[in-house]
Amino acid sequence: MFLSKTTTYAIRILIFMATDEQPLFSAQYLFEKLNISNRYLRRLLTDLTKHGFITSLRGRNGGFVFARKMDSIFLSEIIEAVEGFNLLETCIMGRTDCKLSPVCAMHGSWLEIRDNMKKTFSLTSLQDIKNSSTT
Amino acid sequence: MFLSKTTTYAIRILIFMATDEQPLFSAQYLFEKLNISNRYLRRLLTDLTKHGFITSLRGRNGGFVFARKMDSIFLSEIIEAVEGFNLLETCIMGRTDCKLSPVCAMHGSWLEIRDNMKKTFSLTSLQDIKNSSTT
DNA sequence: CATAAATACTACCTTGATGTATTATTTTTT
DNA sequence: AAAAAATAATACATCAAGGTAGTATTTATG
Repeated sequence: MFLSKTTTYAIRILIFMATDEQPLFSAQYLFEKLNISNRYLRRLLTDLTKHGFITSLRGRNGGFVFARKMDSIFLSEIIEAVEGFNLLETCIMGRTDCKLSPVCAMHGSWLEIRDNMKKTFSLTSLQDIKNSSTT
Repeated sequence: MFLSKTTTYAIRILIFMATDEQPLFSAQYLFEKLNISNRYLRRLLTDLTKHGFITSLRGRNGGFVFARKMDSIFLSEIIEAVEGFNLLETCIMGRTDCKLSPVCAMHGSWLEIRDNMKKTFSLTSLQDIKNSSTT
């Protein structure tokens, strides 16, 4: 898989929140809608809160809302926040130094692919996804 | 990481064998040249043998040689053999059914990237890599 | 034929990602 | 003030990928 399970969860949560019109999302509600294990989902929600994508409201009637405008949250940012390192900068062969040939002979062809991917992820915001899904 | 460690090992082994001119490669020799743990490397060599990329010669003075011409071995084949499933066909979100919006709202942009990647991997053979590295 | 040097097989160990359980904290409602 | 309903924090459990160890098998060489 190209993205870790956790990263795909994070993206799915935020995309769902972006497209489902609700003033507030409780963890319970998100659990019922998305197919992510309850406890793990809650932990991820806390993570996303710490990363500043959403804000948590504690206490009775609490839940989660977007902390920023959806058109300012790009897929690349979500991916990098959750993966914990700059995934889109890495060599496909997992090397930190890509100078060596033939060890990293894939480097040339990979660079093109990676830049293409990076461009797409950096230009696609949650708002864009919302727009294209409602159309 | 976009490819598993094991897959990058497999690719590195075969690229090394393609570029280093030797009539026969012993596991010991490959271990000294590549930076892959000894035992795991040997297991991978057996795997690559079973997948038909290389042939093993047992007994004293044994080792490994290519089982097929290098211009018939494409990166896509190596990746799919080692990953054990058709990685390049999968959805970036790890879903088997990508019909649902907004759950898989990334599908559109991903398709383009994936096809691009698939094309590159399907068109690049070990021979190509050898040619480009000696030039 | 015995030994050395190579690969093959099988089982176990380690580690990180994912998932679960328990308890603590916060806030609203009565 | 007490209870209810929400998130937060911490620790533990599970599983698969990656790595290690020991033994078996094969073949060349003296």
